[in-house]
Amino acid sequence: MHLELSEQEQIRRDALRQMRELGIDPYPAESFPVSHTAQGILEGYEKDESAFGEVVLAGRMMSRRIMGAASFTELQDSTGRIQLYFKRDQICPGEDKELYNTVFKKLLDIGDIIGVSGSVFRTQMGEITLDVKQFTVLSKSLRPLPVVKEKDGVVYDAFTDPDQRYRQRYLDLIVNPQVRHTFVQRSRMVNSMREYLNARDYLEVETPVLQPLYGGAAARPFKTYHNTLDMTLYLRIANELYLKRLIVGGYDGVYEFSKDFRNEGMSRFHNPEFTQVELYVAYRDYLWMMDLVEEMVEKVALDLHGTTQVQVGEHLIDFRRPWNRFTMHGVIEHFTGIDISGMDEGQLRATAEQLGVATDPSMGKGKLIDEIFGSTCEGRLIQPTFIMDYPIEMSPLAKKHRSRDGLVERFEAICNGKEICNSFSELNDPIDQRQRFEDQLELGRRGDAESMVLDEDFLRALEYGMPPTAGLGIGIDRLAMIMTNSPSIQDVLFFPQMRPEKKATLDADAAFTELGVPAEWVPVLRKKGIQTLGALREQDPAKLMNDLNGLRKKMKLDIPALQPETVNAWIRS
RNA sequence: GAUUCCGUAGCUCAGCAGGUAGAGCAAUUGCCUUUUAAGCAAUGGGUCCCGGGUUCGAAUCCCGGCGGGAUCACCA
Repeated sequence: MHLELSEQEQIRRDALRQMRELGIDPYPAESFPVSHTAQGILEGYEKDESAFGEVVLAGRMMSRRIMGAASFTELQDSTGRIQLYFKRDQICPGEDKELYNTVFKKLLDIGDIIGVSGSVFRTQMGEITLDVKQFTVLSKSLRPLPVVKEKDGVVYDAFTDPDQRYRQRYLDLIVNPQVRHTFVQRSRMVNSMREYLNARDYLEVETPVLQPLYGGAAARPFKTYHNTLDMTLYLRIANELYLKRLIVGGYDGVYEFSKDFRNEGMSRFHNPEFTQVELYVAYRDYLWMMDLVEEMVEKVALDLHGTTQVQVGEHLIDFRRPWNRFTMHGVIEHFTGIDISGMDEGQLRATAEQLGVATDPSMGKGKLIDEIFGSTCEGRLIQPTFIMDYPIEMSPLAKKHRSRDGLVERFEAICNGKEICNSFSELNDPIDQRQRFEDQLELGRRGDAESMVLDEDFLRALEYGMPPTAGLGIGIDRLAMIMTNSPSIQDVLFFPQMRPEKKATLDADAAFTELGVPAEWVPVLRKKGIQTLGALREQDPAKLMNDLNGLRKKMKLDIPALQPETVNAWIRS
């Protein structure tokens, strides 16, 4: 007896046992090859009613309506749902009606996975339905599913609790078909980009996740430890410095879809691990890369939606080329009417304060401009827009601007008020690069925990000579949010990071029996909520005996009632 | 990390001038041979997140904790 299980779970375990007693294996080993899919039948039958003879389908039973000797259920496979018609005399042609009356009606439950074969027809109500001749149990479900119903596009009793949806994504995927679709779209998006890059003969590569030094971005890392090497390793925060070594090595174009890890706060835009694609192309600059980004993202929109227009929240976003382009100074002037070019740090600080942007004394020129941009422009850029020419202080890996002092050749694409990519003409002057790293070290000494560390081997590589190179990073999760109209990053990650579920501590049954608790009373104690010896010792003996005997009666247990001295003995021992 | 809201049956939710819990679906039982979120009827099912406090009495009020959402901060 599993007294800690809910009534519905106990009923399902009983059904499992009864199946086995009837000689039915609830978890058979053999393959069950299907001939069709739900969607294939629905679409094919609509076009040609004679298209199907016998078909074989498999999937999860999602609803059931029994009307005596006939029943309707819905079968859900990876493509969708189709109605099944079970008729007793068809399932059981002979005298023995057990397969229908007992196995189908009593031992199967919503959530069970079954295989069926039969022919396709249309009911009087006009619904394309499989007339089932045979069915096979493929997997018995022991937990009740959330039951979600839908009619005419209106969903009833939806399974919506974000906590449960993210922790038990499998349930979310079973009952919320739009969630399955979102992740299919995400996968298609990555394939679309990979196709685009492969068509240009760029090489997909892999670089280390475990790194002795972390670099390529401004972020705090996760730290781990290798036993044999007896050394600290970091989980990568970016793969930039490794990919540029490969450009030094002579490849003309390399890219990597990489999981990166940043030990920062979490929000609906941030997960501790996230995916980026980084691309480096030799003999190109950031202006060339801007064209590539436009073309690739436009292709993604077309591949996913068949159009360049994508509905995102309340906005209809159009990825059709060309996108708007602004310089950082230009866009600030566009939205505030203030021309900041040529301002020194003091003037920038005054401008920031005038615009209501919070500042603090540690902010230099670059940071101040970034703050002004962030609070006055970024959120207002809904349609895809390039912002180019960033302050040098914020960009230690980007090449100095070919014509404008104090700036670097860098752009970001902003869409729906958020950055979706970051790119520069890569800095390949090793002496300048060393100086920039040293400036970062200085920032670190001033208390900036996220400043970059100096990577000597990377500098050594640059000293051998890296061709002029354009580099790009696109946040896959962020782009997936936009392309699938998802308001939170958790909606485009199968398993977003969550706090662990709180596990109730409990002592083993044996611990209770050693104390003298009869085995048949242990489940009753658990039912009472007493899961540990400590909890037992805190009980008042008289009240406990009373409660347990009450439960004995309620649970209709055929065991002798407890006596006071027995309960006293447990608690005192 | 800060602010704020939320945590009641397997699911979605109601209950909160404080009087030991309700609905729909799901489940069980019976009837019913083509239904359209739900055929009909009956029945069972709850440590009201956890721990304290106030009170004769707490799902309800107060405090603390845990978990989650939203906004902000950091960051991509």
